[in-house]
Amino acid sequence: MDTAADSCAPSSSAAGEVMARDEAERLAQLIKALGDPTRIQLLEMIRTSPDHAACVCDLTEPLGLSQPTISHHLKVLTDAGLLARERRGAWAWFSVRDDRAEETARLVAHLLGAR
Amino acid sequence: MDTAADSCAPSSSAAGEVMARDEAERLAQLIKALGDPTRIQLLEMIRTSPDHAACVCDLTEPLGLSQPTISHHLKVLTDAGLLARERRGAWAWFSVRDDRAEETARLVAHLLGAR
DNA sequence: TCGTTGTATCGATGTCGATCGATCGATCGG
DNA sequence: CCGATCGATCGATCGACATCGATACAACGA
Repeated sequence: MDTAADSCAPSSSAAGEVMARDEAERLAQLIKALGDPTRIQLLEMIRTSPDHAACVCDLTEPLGLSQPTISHHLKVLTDAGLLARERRGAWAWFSVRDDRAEETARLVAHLLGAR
Repeated sequence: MDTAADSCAPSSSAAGEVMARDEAERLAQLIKALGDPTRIQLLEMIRTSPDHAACVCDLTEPLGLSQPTISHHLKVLTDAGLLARERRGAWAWFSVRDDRAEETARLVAHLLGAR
């Protein structure tokens, strides 16, 4: 009865420690913000802008998407902490938060075991 | 009629060049493979294993998920090029492809403007 | 050859998210 | 104040995906 006390690894469990689930979920949510082609294009456009900032109206037409969709993606990136939002009159200017961007790059590099 | 020849930016379009859509989609698909808490935990467990490799049976129980689910996530990471799969007898051993991992970290860092 | 064990695939299900049109709030020019 | 423009939010829709049980496939031992 119940022959298998150990299922497959008799000597040693070869797997390392499990990262805490909530930590993994927080990291996943951050990375998920980068895992959409439209958001990648938005980041690249904002980053390569002359003054490293852009308003929604500058971003809508080149991507061929509706204004609510662009606004949605910018909100996702802002909520993830990767973009800063500043109202200048009627316009909303978005720019990359360099500190958070660099921290995110570090987190991803560590996850991948890269130095 | 139709007063606005220019919509919002009269002098200069402040946005930078648009990244090609297919390039953005390829990059998004790669990043999406990292944007799931279970896959993050799997990567971390494989990376921190004694011999930097693990088989499915070692990974199923610690995460509390079914074997088909773990197998599915490992396939996603393998299809993304981040894991290598090697059959050793009845077991399938997975390990991180360091070259692809480092390349991915570089791509993300560039996307975020980090050095 | 047969049973056992590890792994992959299939089909179904429920949830999440990308997208849009419509609408609302806010700001500026007159 | 009034009209116009920019941007955010709402509600709906549709496809993508994480998860599971069942099952098929593969490799080993007796």
